[in-house]
Amino acid sequence: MSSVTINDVARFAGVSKKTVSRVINNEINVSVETRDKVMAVINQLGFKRNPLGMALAKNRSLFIALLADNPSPGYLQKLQKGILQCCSEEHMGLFLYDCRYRAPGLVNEIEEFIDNTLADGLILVPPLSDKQDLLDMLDRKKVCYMRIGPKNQGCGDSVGFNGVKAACEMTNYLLRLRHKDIAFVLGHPDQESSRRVETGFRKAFADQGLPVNEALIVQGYYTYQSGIDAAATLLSKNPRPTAILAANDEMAAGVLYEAHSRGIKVPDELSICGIDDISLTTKVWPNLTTMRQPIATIGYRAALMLINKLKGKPMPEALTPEDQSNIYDCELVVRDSTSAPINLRN
Amino acid sequence: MSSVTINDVARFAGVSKKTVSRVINNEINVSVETRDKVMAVINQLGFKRNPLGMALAKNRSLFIALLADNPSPGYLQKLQKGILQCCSEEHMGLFLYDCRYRAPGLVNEIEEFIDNTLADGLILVPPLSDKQDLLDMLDRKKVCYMRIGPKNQGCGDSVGFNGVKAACEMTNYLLRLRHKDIAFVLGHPDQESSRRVETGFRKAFADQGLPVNEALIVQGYYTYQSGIDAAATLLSKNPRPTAILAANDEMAAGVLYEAHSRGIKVPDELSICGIDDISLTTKVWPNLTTMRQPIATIGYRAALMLINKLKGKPMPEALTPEDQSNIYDCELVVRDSTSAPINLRN
DNA sequence: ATGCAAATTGACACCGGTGTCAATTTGCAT
DNA sequence: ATGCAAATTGACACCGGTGTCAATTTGCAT
Repeated sequence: MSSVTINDVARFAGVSKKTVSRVINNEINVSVETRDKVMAVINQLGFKRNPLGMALAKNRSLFIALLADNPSPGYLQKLQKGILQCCSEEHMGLFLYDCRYRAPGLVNEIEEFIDNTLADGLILVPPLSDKQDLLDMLDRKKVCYMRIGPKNQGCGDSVGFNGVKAACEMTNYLLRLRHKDIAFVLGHPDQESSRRVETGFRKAFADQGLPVNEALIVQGYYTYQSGIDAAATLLSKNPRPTAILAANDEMAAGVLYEAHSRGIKVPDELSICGIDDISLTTKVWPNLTTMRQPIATIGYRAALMLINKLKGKPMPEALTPEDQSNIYDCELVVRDSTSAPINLRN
Repeated sequence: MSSVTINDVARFAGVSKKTVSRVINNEINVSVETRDKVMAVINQLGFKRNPLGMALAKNRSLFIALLADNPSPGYLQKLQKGILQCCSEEHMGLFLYDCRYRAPGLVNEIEEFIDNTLADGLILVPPLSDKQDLLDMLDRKKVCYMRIGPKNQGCGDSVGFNGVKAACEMTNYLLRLRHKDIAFVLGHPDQESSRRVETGFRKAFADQGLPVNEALIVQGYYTYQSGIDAAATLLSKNPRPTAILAANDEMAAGVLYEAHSRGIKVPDELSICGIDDISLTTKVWPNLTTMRQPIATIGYRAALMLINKLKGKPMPEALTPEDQSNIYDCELVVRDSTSAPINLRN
């Protein structure tokens, strides 16, 4: 590499390396003349701090990692995009680690990963966000983490979306279209978001004083295949639901596929919608109606909070209520997979 | 962290730290008794080598990074999966860096990324694989890289698939189904794979002594939207092609969407197929026929070659011709989007 | 000019490893 | 037993930074 070190700068500037260290760390107690002189040499020589040297001396790498095992690749892709955007702006590298939530030795595996990379900040994606033995290990190792969508959202160490509100609004939209037999495909039982979304679904009915048809609530696991399976169950029923709301888009796409397979016309005979707004929603035909979650923003926010925490910098003042609470709202995006039931159209 | 260092091991074992260093690096010239004694202490104390200390001393981090800007998210996802699998087995971390191929300051950006992370190995995904100014910068910085699908594949610093053969086989399949008006959607002109695939398409016709209808070859850019645009052009023609082969699945999905929009029945009125076998192919309806590229295997292979190169380890002996040449063959996967032209069915 | 506290600076050790080279030990031929 | 080359081991410096603490300089009141 033949790169410029702090010693080179010190020699050229005629000061000690410690003084250079003070300048590059923006410490107080450096005279203006010294600072200017050192800065000039730094620019002239093109000096850049070696992150490894710093990491070793401070015993903090400032590296962060994304730990992911999520059943929706489109969700992960958007989240990753937001995180990377932030890392790029903050001049941080992002390690990636793929894991299988159900793997027996997962916590040990992750501990080994941390030892190998010395990452001292982690972003946890559901269902890892609520894995207690993992969190215990991280606390023990004093590894910072920021969680996406955990149990108690908005406690300062997590970022999420308002699932209750999102599902409630989506259900209201279907009710306004005059659907009555509305089915719901649950998310993974280990993910808290699934519970929030279910709550929102039920709330919409309760708000209207309508009963929920429990037979139309089926278990899903946030995966595409589980959407297909859930749809197979629901679409065999008699009478068939006229609308199916899935707890995420990945499952909604599965529902759509199953409807196609059975020759059921969407949206004429069946309305389908999901939550998230992943890219898949506009790649299937017809395009899926969904509640848009600001996934990239959430990823960006999580990364920013984590990085600031590691660097010991305070977060900039929140400009919006969402940035204040770190719980983001969704937005209804109506596409082509939903309409009024065909027999009720004007 | 309060972790165990090489000094602790040295003290407990009653040897110098240099001797411990020799043991953990498996150097020769350590007596069996000393090695056993040190190993015992290492296991007893749970010592793990600190990668930062090593990186600083050796001036090599052994960190690797994936640089990606690919128009097909499904492709990238599978590639990433293979790379991560290898990194996990080799106990390496993987940095991720998202870039925009067309960004003006890209090379500087990437140089800064490398300075920030000290990655000393990179995996380059098309279209970065053939970006000469990038390669020059990496050579100058002495950063190793492994390229996916570059211009001259199989030169030991790259891994790819046999695009000529893949496209030729797929075209032969369509010809065997007795399609005559077969359209082709080209890939991005900056990606070498696009040229290889076009060559294969033409070769299939030439092998049968058939002429290629140049009007049915349209430019695409490997993106979903470019598939839609290409299909819009092709499906406006009179007579319409009865089959469309896209240079990747992402575009094939776009073609399918456009066919749906126009009420064209697939595969009855139009056969559609792609290349890659990304997960999207089984999420659209009907499922897309494709040439399966062993994407994850290619990613795994690229990572393994890069890591071995960095560690100075020789590659294990190649067991298959594909591992020998680092050019992998595709496999035809017939699904529901292709059939004989409806007027020629038995 | 003098004294003194505050501001500035640098010497030195350290973070956890590896490289160089000299010192010590071993093993074998004589 | 002795000599000598080869094998083994350790002292020391170094990779590129930061922390501690003492030394020096500065600025101000007297």
